[in-house]
Amino acid sequence: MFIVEVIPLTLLPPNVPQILSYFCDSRLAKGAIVEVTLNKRKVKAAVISSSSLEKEKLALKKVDFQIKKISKVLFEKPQISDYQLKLAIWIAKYYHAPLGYTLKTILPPFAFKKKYPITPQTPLIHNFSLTTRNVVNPQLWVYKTKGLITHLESLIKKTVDDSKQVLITVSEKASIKYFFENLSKKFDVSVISSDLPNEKLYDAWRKAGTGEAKVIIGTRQSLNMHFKDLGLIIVDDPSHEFYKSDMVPRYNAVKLADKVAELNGARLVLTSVLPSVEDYHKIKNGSYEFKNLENRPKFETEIVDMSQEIKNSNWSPISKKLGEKLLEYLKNNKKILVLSPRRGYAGILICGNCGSAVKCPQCEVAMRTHRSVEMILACHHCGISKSMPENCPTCGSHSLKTVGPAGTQKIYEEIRRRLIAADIKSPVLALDTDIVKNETEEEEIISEILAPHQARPSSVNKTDWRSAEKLGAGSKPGPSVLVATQMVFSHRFYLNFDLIGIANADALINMPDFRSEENLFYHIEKLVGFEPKKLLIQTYNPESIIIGKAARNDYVEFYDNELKLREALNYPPFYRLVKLTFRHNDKTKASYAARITTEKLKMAVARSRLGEEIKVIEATPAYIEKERNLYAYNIFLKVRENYQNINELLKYAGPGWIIDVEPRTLL
DNA sequence: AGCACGCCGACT
DNA sequence: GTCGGCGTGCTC
Repeated sequence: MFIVEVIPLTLLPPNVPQILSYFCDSRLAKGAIVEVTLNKRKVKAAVISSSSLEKEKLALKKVDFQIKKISKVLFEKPQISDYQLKLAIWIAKYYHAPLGYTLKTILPPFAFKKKYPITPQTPLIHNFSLTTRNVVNPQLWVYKTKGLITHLESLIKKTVDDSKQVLITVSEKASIKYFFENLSKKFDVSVISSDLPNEKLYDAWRKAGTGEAKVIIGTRQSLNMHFKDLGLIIVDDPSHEFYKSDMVPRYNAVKLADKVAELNGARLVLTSVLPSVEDYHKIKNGSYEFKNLENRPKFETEIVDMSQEIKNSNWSPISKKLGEKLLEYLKNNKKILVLSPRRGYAGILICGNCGSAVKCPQCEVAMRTHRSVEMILACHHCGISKSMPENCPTCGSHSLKTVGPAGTQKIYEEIRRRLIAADIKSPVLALDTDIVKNETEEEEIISEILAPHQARPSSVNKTDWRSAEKLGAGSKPGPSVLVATQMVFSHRFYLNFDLIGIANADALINMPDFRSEENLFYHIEKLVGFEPKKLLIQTYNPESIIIGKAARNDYVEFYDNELKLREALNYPPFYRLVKLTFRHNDKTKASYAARITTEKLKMAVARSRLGEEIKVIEATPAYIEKERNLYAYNIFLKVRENYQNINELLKYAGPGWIIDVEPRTLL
């Protein structure tokens, strides 16, 4: 008889051990897969070690649980590599996620299917060493236009010539196509994306393992493959929010890429439109090497004071200036983008009598007006909608009126109205989650923008939009106006706009989050990628220094200041944030749990004299206090950058607490 | 997270 | 009588 230690591939709460012992008739190899009974349910589990009963006899006497026998050996041959195990352990530890569930998550969807055997060609015991650090520091390359590929080609070629593999990690599926189309001419490229059928995915994994695949392009899941000899990882757009997983394990793929590079002894190159404040700090302290690939193209920037517009009785979301420029550019056959950060029609509904806003019945937010067949109210947090109320739900008065910035729908209508008045027939298109319900619809809109034809109002072009750009030189896309939310950035490699208007820059920076201002810089530099001739920024705060600096890409002084602030307030990159969230439909229960846990954490910190390393920030209601009838409370920990051991402390957050290490926002 | 157990309310 | 509500508790 033997004792095997296994990791059940299922979600176990963090307070129970993630490695369990079972009896087994034979010695099993590390990486073998078994079926075990876990509290009366049958689950798959990965073997990590076996030892003879004799050896463990003493230890077994002390345990207070009944060891069961494994119910089945599913795979005697290892199906999980040492390397995958190490990755899972790292992710689980760093992001305080349950190990078994983390391991399950990083395994490909075809794992353990008889149809897709792990063949001997796939190296299971990887020849890597934990002591191999990158020979060179990670590099951060800044690019401004669509010429990124040319800059990457020689780097990729050098790596491939050296018989090493290259992994290009992109933030979203839409970008894969661009990198594939441009690199597959020169290199043998294979693609990994979540919509690949198992058969293709299996083949791609296999080829990465054997080294047949030289250049691999994929979304963040491609970081979980094992490689024969990985020489280079390129991560495009590392500031993109999609890199941070919103599911357990809540890992950041850029951080994971750094780890994968380290384990494989590969170089890491990040390519971005702008370094983040945290990356800038790494550049300054020498841990990142910085390379500016191209200068920012020259274009005109203008800041438009929207409060002045109101003084001049222009209540429209389109300023006089933007209105004029729209018509002028269209007449000259140009393309226009109006970036509108908000969905919906015209803001929220406020009672003129009692001043209260019409709120969502299950969230603590004001509902926003939307135009479907008729005007309705919709909640942007839970998605429910209802008809416009006749009178105020609070005081019953009839004086409800809409206030607040216009959304995409209103701006869209307004622009259409203006074009009709000016007898311009160019198409006006909208791109947001209200319009686009699936990928096909999104592609149809993009194809319309790329179409070389003159006005074809509302007729939908069914051709694949890639064909539009293959129409060849001379057939330039016709004039059009696109009103879009941040969704338009998904197509940044394919679209160009001559004129860009930001409908309301304030909406981008008025979030109470420590990263919202740097996000304005980031968004503006992403707009630069559309290669505009003119950028119009509408704002109610024309004096804002941030908007001025962001418009000029004058980030050095802002970043230096920001870093001083972050250091003084114990924010990243000096302290790591850990967000602990508790939700409950009973507000008093939620706030009670929050208070108790804050106290426990504070006491634990004091007891172990970690006051300098870990700051516990009092529990407060989340920015959205109630969402889907659940009240949310947040506790933040600020952990000194080089202090690693937080898992002991986090045990004081009992069941029900959601833990997010290095959250994207404070909200 | 599952999945069982357990102890009370309204059904054929 | 028993079906089913979800509170509580455990996982080698």
